[in-house]
Amino acid sequence: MKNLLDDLNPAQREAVEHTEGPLLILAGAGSGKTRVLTYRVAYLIAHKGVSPMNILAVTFTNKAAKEMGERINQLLPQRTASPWVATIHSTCAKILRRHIDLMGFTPRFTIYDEDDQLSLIKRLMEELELPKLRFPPALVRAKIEWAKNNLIGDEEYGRDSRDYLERVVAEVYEHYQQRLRSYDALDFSDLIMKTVELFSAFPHILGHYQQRFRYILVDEYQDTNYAQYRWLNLLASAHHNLCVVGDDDQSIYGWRGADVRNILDFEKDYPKAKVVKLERNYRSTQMILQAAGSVVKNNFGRKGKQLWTEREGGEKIILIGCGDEREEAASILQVIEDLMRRERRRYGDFAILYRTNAQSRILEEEFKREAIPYTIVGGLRFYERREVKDILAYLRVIANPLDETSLLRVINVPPRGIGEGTRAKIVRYAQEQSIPLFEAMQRVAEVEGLQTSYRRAVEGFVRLITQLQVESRNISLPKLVEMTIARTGYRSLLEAQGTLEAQGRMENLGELLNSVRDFAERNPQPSLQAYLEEVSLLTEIDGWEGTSQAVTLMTLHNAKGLEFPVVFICGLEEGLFPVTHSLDSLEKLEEERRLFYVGLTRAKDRVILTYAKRRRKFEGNYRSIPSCFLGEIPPELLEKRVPDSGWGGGWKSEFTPFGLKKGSVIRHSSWGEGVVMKSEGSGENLKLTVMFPGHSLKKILAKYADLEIISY
DNA sequence: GATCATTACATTTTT
DNA sequence: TGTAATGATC
Repeated sequence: MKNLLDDLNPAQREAVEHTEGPLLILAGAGSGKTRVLTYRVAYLIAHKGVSPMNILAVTFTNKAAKEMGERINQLLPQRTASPWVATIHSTCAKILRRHIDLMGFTPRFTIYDEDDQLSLIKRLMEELELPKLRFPPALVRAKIEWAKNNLIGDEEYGRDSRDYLERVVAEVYEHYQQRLRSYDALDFSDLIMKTVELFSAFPHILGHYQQRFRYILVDEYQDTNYAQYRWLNLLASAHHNLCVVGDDDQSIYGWRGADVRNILDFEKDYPKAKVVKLERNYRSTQMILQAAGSVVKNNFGRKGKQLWTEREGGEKIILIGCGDEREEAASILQVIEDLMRRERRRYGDFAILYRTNAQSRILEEEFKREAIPYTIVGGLRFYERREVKDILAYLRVIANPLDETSLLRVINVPPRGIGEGTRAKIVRYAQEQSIPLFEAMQRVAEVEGLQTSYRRAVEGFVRLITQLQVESRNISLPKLVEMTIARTGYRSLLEAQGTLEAQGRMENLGELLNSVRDFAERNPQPSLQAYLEEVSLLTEIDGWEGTSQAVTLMTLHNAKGLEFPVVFICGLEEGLFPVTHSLDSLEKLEEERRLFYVGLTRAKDRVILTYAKRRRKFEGNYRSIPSCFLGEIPPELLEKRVPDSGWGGGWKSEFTPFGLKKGSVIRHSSWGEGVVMKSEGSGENLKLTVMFPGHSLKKILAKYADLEIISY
C-alpha cells in the first residue's frame, strides 16, 4: 500500500499523524479538511493498527457522512471493515434504539419533526387554553427547542422561569414531554438530550461506548450546540482521543443553537490539545480569497486565519446592479450564457446562491423561459408535501399506534365520517380512562352519546389500521406502502378528483414508492421503522448530486461544504442579505457576514454578485438598498456593472458609506474632510460620529448625508 | 359532517 | 405568493 502521508501538505500531515490526545484542526475554506479527516481514519487503521470498530466519525448531513465513508473505503484495502461514519442524530437514534427501554420508551419510538412538534404544541395550548395570539406556538416551540439544545429539562426550565412568557413555555414544555413519552416519540433535540441522559444515568452504558469509540472525529465542529458538545465530551472523557475539525468563520447555525464557543474554547476544555491550522486554500483564486478575507475581518472574536493560495490573480468579482428581481434573474442568465461561450463553461459549473428559498421562484421562471437546465436543492421539500406526509403518517401509526399526532393527522383523511365532534368524544373518553387514543377507538362501543353511523366509521378505521399492521409483518415494505395508499382510499380519492393537481400528488406518491423500493434494495432487512427513521433524518442537500448538465440553485446554507467554478450570490440587499438588521444584534449580523463568507469561498474561479433596486416582497414593491457587505469588498477587486444614470447618485453613494468605520476619512459637502470616530449600526441605520477639523464632533446618518469617501 | 369560499397571515436559514 | 385557519352553506 502506498504511503498515505505522501498525498498531504505539511500541516495536513501533522493533523493526520497526531493520533493520540485531543486535536483541534482549524480548517479554512477549501483547505482540504475532508481529505484530512478521511486520511486520518485510514491512517489510524492502516498504520496504527486501530480496528475500524473503534472509530466514530460524525458529521451534520447524511451526504457528508456518505461521502466521507466512501472516500475512506477508497483509501483502505478491500474487505476492510468500515468505521462508523454517520450524523450525530442518526448515531444517537441507533444508540437509543438499543437502550431507551431503560428510560420508559420502546425501541420502536417515532421521531418527530418540526411539523409534528408544532401540531402537538398547538393542540396542547388549546387544551391548556393559552391564547395563541399572545403566545405564538412557533415561538413556544423555538423556546422549548432552545432549552433542549442547552440540556435544560422541563423541570429546570420551570424552576428558572423569570417572566410570564417563560412560565407559559414551562407549562407547555412539561405537558409536551409527558405527551411525547405516552406517544413513544422523540423530537430531534430529544435524540441528543436523551442520549446524554442515558449516558449520565447509566455509567456502564457510557463506559461501553467509550470503549467502543476510542477515536472520535467530528466534522463542522463550529456548528455543534451545547447538547452535542456534552455528548462528545462524555464519549471522549475516558480516552481524550477527540479530533474536531471546523472553521469559526463558517459558523452559520447559531440560530439553531450552534455555539461558536465550542470551537473557540476547545483549548480551554482540553488544555493538552494540539492545534493545527490549515491555511492553504486549494480552491479559489487569490482575488476571491482576498475579497472573502476583507469581508470576514470585520467580525470580532475570531480565531484568525490567513488563507493563501497558489492561484495568484484571478478574475475580478463582478457586481451587477439591477432594477428589479426579474432583471436580476435575466442578467444572471446572460452572464451564464456569456461565460459558456467565452470560457467554455458547462451548465454544471454554475451555482446560484440566495439567502431565502423564496428567491428561487423568479429564477426558476426565467430558467424555464430560456430553456436552460437547472436543479433546485431544497425549497418545497419532497417529504413535506401534504400527500407524502399523510402516507408517512399512516405508516407511522402502523409502526406505532401510540403516536397520537400522526393518528389525528390521518384519522379523517380522506374524509370517512369521523368529524370533529366524534374525535372530541373519543379524545375525552381516552383521557377519562387514561388510555391511549387508539385504544379508546378500539373500544368505541363504550363511548357514550355516539350515533351508530359514526361508531361504524371509527370501527372501520380501526379495522383498516389493524389489518395493515398484520400485513406489515407478512409482506415486503414496498408492498405495504402500496397497500396503504390503496386501502386507505387515498388513491381513489385522488383519482376521483382527476384534476391536474391531484395528478401531481399521485406522481409524488409514485416517487415515495420509488424511495421505498430504493431503500428496500439498499438494506438487507428493510424494516418499516428503519425506513421511517431514515426519512425523518434526511436533509435537503442529501438528495443532491453534482451534475454537469444543469445549473444548481440553492440557499447559502445548503452550499456549505460544496464548491463550484462559478458562483452567483444574488439578492445582496439590506433586509434580505443580511436579512435582519436590528441595531442591537451584532451577533446576528456577524453570522450573516459569515454566511456571505461561506458563499464567496464556494467559488473556484469566478464570483458574480447581484442586487436589485426594487424587489417585490409578499405584496407591493419595496425599494431596497444594496447590502452593507458590498462596501466591505475593496473596490479594486470589483468590476462594477451598475447603471450610472437614473439611480439617484449611482452606486457609490448607494452603498459605499456602509463600509465606513472608525478611522475612515470622508468628505462632507458642507463641513469638508473629517475622520470617523465612531460608527453605530449599519446599512441604512448607519450612524457616524465624525470629527471635522474646525468644527465640533458631528453625528450623521450616513443614508442622508452627501458623503464622499477619501479612504476606508 | 363535508365542501367551498373567504380571509388572515407569514416569510430566514434546517438537523 | 401561497397556505392555513375560519366561516357559510349544503
